[in-house]
Amino acid sequence: MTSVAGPIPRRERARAATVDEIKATALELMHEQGTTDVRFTDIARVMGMTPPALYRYFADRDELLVALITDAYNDLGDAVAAARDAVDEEDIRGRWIAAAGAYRQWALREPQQFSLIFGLPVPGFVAPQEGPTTEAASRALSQLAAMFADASRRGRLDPPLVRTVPDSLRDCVAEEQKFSDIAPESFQAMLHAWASLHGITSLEAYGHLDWMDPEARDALFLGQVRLAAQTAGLPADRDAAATEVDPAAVPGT
Amino acid sequence: MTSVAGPIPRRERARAATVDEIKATALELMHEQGTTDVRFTDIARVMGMTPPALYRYFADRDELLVALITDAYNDLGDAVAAARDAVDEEDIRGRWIAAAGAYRQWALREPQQFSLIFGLPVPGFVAPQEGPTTEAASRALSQLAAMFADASRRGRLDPPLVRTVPDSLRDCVAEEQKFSDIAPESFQAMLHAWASLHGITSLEAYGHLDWMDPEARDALFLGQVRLAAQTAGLPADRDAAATEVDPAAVPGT
DNA sequence: TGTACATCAGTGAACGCGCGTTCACTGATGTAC
DNA sequence: TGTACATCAGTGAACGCGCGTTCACTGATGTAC
Repeated sequence: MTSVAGPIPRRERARAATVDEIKATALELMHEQGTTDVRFTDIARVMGMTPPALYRYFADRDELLVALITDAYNDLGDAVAAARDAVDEEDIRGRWIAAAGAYRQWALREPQQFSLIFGLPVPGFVAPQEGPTTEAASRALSQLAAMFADASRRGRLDPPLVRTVPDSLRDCVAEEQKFSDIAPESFQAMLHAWASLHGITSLEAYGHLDWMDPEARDALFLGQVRLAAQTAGLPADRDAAATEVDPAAVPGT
Repeated sequence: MTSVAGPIPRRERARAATVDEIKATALELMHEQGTTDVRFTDIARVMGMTPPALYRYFADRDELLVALITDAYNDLGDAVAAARDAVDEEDIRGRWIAAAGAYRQWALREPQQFSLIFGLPVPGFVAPQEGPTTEAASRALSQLAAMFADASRRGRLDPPLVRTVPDSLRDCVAEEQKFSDIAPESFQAMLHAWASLHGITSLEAYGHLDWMDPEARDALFLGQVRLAAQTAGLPADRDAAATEVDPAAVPGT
C-alpha cells in the first residue's frame, strides 16, 4: 500500500500486460484455427515462451477460458453500448438499429467469441463462473434493456404489436428489479426483438446465409431489425425518418 | 445382386444395425457429457467392444462426425415436416406454429445435435461434406419453405408486414429455383420468421433464458412465433381461431 | 448335404503423439536496512 | 548510496495420461462347388 505515492508498480503493469497478451494470443489462435479450443502449448509458442510460464498467470486452462468468456461478454456489451450511445438520444429507433448492427458486426468479426458466449455451454464453465458472470452474462441484454428503459421513462415508446403479456411472463419480469422501469409489454417486446436479432446474427455468423450475396445479407439483416423495431414500438426519429421509413410507404415516391 | 430373391442378407443388416448403434451411442455420450466431442474409446467401451472395431464401420473419427451431422440435419427436417403435416392443410398459421414448436422441442431435447448443425462450424467438417449436405443442410429451412410455397400456391398468404424487397435480396431469391413458387416478399418474410424462430430457440436451448420460469419460456416462445406468423402474413384458420386468437382481442372474455 | 475356401467382425498389443501439469532451478527485479 | 535478502518471471526436463490409429491374428459367418 506504500506504492500509492511511490513509483508506478512496474511489475504489476508488466504482469497485467502479459495477462492481456496471453488472452489476445488465445483469441488470435482461435481466430486462425476457427475453433474455441485453446492449447497452452500453442499460446506459449506464439508468445515465445514455454508452456509452464503460463501457470504464473492462470492456475488452469479452465481459468483462462473463464477469463476469455467474461471478456467476451464485456466486449459485446461495450460494443453494443458504444454504438447505441453514438446515436442521438431522441432517435430511439436509430439507437436500436445501431446497437443491433454492433451486435451483428461483433459476431461476424469474432465468431469464436460469439460462440463462447452463446454457443453450447461447456459443462463446468458456465456454472462455476456464477459469481462474476451472472452480471456479465447479460451485459448485451442489459444494454438493450437500458435503452428500452430509457425510452420508456421518457415516454417515447409506442405500444408494441403484441399487447398482452401472459401471467407467467409478467411474474418473471416483476422479479427482475433491474428492469422495473419497463412496462411488461415493452419488456416482452424487447425479448422478442433480442431473440430476432440474435437469430439472424447467429445464422449469418455461422455461415448459414452464405448462399446469399453480402448485400442481400445486409438487406435481410436491416429488414429483420427494422421489423423488430416496428413490432416493439420503437418510434422513428423525425430527423432519421428519411433513412428509416419504408420508401413504398412514402407518398409521392 | 442374387440376393434380391435370395435370403435377407443378414450380414448387411447386422452391419447397418451396428452402424446405427455406434451413432446412437455417440449421441448418448454427447448427451451425457454435454459436449459435441466424441471419443472412439468411450463409444467402444459403452458398446462392449474395443476401439479398433469401430474402424470396420467408420474410416475415421471425422467420418463418424460427418454422419452425425448429416443425421442431425435430417432428423430436424423430419421432425419439422411431421409436426407441420399433422395440422390441417387449411390452417396455415397452425402449421407454422406446429413446425416451429417441433423445431424448438427438437433443439431443447438434443442441444448437442442442434449445436452440431447450427453451432460454430468446425473447419474441415462443413466444407468436405459439400456433397451430401448442401441438400441436407437446408432441410429444416426447406420444410418451412415448402410450407410457404404451398400456402402461396393456394393463394392463402396475406401480404407480409414488410412489402418491399431490396434488389440484392430479390436477385438472390430468383437464383434459388427451389423457391421459385414463393413471391419474393413472402420468401423474405419466411427468412425473417425463420431467423426469429432460430433466435428464440438458440437462446433457450443454450440456457440463456434459464432465469425465466418454464411457463414463461413457453409463453415467450409462442408469442415470438405468433408475432412472426403475423408479420409474415400467415392467416389464422377459422377452425383454429379459438386457440390462435389473442384472448384479450376476443370481445366478452 | 457336405466340404473347402473366402469374407468379415472383432481382439489384443503396441506405437506415436501431444497436451496439461509439476518441480527444482536460474536469473532478474524489487525491497529493506 | 550500497549491500543483503526476498520476490517473482521464466526455463528445461520430465511425468502421466489418454486418445487415435495400425497391424497381425482369431474365430465365426457366408459362399461355391
